[in-house]
Amino acid sequence: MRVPKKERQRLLQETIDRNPFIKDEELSKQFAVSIQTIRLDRMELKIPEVRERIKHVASERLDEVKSLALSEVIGDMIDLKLDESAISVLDIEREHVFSRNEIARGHILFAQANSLAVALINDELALTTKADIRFSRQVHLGERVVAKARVIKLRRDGRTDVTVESYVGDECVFSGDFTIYRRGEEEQA
Amino acid sequence: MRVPKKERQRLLQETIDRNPFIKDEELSKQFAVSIQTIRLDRMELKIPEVRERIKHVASERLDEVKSLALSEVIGDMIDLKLDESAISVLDIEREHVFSRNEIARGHILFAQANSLAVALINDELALTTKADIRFSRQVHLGERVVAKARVIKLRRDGRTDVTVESYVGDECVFSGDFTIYRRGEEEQA
DNA sequence: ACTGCTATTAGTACCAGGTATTAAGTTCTT
DNA sequence: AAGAACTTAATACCTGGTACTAATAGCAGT
Repeated sequence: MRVPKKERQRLLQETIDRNPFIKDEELSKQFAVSIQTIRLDRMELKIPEVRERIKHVASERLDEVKSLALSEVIGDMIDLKLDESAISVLDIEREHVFSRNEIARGHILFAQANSLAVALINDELALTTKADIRFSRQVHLGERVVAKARVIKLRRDGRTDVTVESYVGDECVFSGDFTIYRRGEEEQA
Repeated sequence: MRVPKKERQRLLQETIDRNPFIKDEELSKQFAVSIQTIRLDRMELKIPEVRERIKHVASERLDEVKSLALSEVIGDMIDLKLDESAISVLDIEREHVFSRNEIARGHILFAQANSLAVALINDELALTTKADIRFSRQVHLGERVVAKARVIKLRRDGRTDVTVESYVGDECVFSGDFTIYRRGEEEQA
């Protein structure tokens, strides 16, 4: 055997993961085995044929566009009492971090908090006008951030004060005081 | 003729644009014409076969992932003097706005400003620790936001104060005072 | 009504990139 | 040397097409 089966299959998996568009024929050349062997390997590894793989990538992309448009909240909302409190969860993934050091970018944590604060407001139109925020600890790739938002004050002028605190485990990693405008057309978020 | 050719081709184009995964057979049923007619139509309209269409969607998606990972800065940096000042431009597109009212989400403007402030710092590791921000006017779909960042103070303790103001035309839409930490391992952004 | 033209449909051969199955080597091990 | 694991071969068949040829339908103009 040129290269042990297990090793070949490991590499095969990796190769296809990195390039889902590759055909059996090219794989067979790359690994210097017959095309049938490649197909047996794919079977054992439950890797579908190239067209299915491409289709999968493509449909993921369509989903992405939709979910991005739909998700008015960044992170998953797991609790919401309008005009009272809300909680969302965000798992920190590759696209959220600086590639150099795998630390989450500040605006990701801000985005989670901000969209949660906005979602909390029981109104057609809610926009952030002001925020004081503080990042109190680095958040790393793979960590789960739980953001908790709470309405502090409902003012008569249409503004609402919301405070958000985000935790990894029991450590506070982010806190912010937001002022949210509702229904108006003059201010911004 | 059930429906004039031109009209059918217009609808065909539209249908395929909306669902690139649709096969000739289903199209022929939908338009109540033979499969050959659909193929002639596709020819005339230069629409490739379903597999090519899917492949196209899929490869676009891969590009997307790459470009997202690469963009350490949200918006295009057009000027940068390290530890002094920087300017970036962001065109507000569909994915940046609330679908209901086409107003840019707050965290998009924050992201532009934050990543500009971080990029401005001449150091391996730069993280936001604190920010006071204000959204002074709504930004709408299609508008171009120019963010200008300026270093205010370089402290000896490793912190730097940066102020960012973002404009649409000559109107200020966002302003923020950021405190950026450099080189440390304790604080966050 | 016949001609001419476009539009539509049918039919056939062929292709890529597979699946599925059966059978025949090849190694490796013991 | 025998058995098991692994690899290759061969063949039939599938989907969703391309490419090409030919037949047919529908209608307009004269």
